[in-house]
Amino acid sequence: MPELPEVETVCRGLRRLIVGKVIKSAKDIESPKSFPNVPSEVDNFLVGSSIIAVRRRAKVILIDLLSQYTLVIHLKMTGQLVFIDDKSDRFGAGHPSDSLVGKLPDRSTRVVVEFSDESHLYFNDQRRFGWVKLLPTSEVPNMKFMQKVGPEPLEDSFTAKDFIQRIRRRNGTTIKAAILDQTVLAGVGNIYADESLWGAKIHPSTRVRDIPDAQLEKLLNEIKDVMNLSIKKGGSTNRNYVDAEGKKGSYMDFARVFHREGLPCPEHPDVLIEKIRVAGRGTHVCLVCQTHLVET
DNA sequence: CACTTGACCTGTCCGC
DNA sequence: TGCGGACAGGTCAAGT
Repeated sequence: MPELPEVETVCRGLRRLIVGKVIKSAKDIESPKSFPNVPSEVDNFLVGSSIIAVRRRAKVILIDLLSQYTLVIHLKMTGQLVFIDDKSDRFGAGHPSDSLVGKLPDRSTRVVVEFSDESHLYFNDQRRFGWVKLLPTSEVPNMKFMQKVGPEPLEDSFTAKDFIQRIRRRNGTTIKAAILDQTVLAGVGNIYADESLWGAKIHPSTRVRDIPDAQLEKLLNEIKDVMNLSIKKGGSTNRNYVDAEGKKGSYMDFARVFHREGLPCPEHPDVLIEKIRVAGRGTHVCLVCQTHLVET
C-alpha cells in the first residue's frame, strides 16, 4: 500500500486523533511477530505513557511517547493504522459510517492499542509484511533503515542538484529501479514511480546514464508534483489503503497511467496505456509519450 | 561495489 | 464451480 503520500496522510490523521491520549493497554493479537519486542519495556514505557507527537520519515510512522520511547511502524504493502472512538460511533458498527473497514478487530488485525478514554488504534496487515517496534526515541536515528534512507523529496532543502548527484550513483540501472531505491530518495513506490516517469516523458527502462541532467530535474519536479497532489487527495486507494479514519484516498481518480492499462493516454487519445515489467514490478507506460528507448 | 532476483505472507483475480 | 498460477502499494538477504 503506502508510499509517501499515503503514510503522510495517515500521520496527519493520527496527529489530530491520538496526540495527548494515554495508552491503557497494547497487545499483539496473534503470536508476536515484531511487537511487543521486550515485555518489560512495554510494561514500563508504553502502557501508562501518553502520545506527544506523530512524525513521518520516508514510509515509516513514528509515534513519540512521553516516556521517551517511540513506536516505529512500517505498513509495507497492506498495513493499515485505523483509529476508532467507540463512544462517538452513533451507528453501533464500531467504526465511522463512511469507513471502508469493517468492524475491528478483524482477521487482519495484528496489534490493538487501547487508550484511557476507551478509544482504540488498530494495526491491520493482511500480508503481514509490516511491523511495529518500540524503541527509545534517541535510538530511532540509529536504526539501520534511518541510517541508509535518502532525503525527503518534499523538503525544500532537497535540491535538483542533490537529486542528480545521488541518482547518478545508480547510472547502470533503469531509472525506475533508481527512483524506487529508498537510499537515493525517500518515499517513491510503484504508483508514483510510474506517474512521475510519465509526467517527465521518460521510459521506465531507460538507463540512468542515458538521461540528461535537465530531464532528471524535470523528473524530480514531477515526483514532487504527483506526491503533493496525492497528499491533497488523501493518497491512492488501489487495493486496501485507508487513512487513520478508515477512509479511502482519491488520487487514483487522477492517475494518468497507473493501473490504467488498456485505457487511453491522457495526451494521446488514440494510444492505449500498456502494462510491462520493469525492475521486477508491474509498470504502466504510454509508448508514444515515453519514447526514450533503451538497450535491453 | 552495483545490480538482479527471490523470499517474506495472504488474498484475489483470471484462465482453463 | 473449482483449481492452479500470477500478481499485489515494500524491503531485505543472497546471488551473480
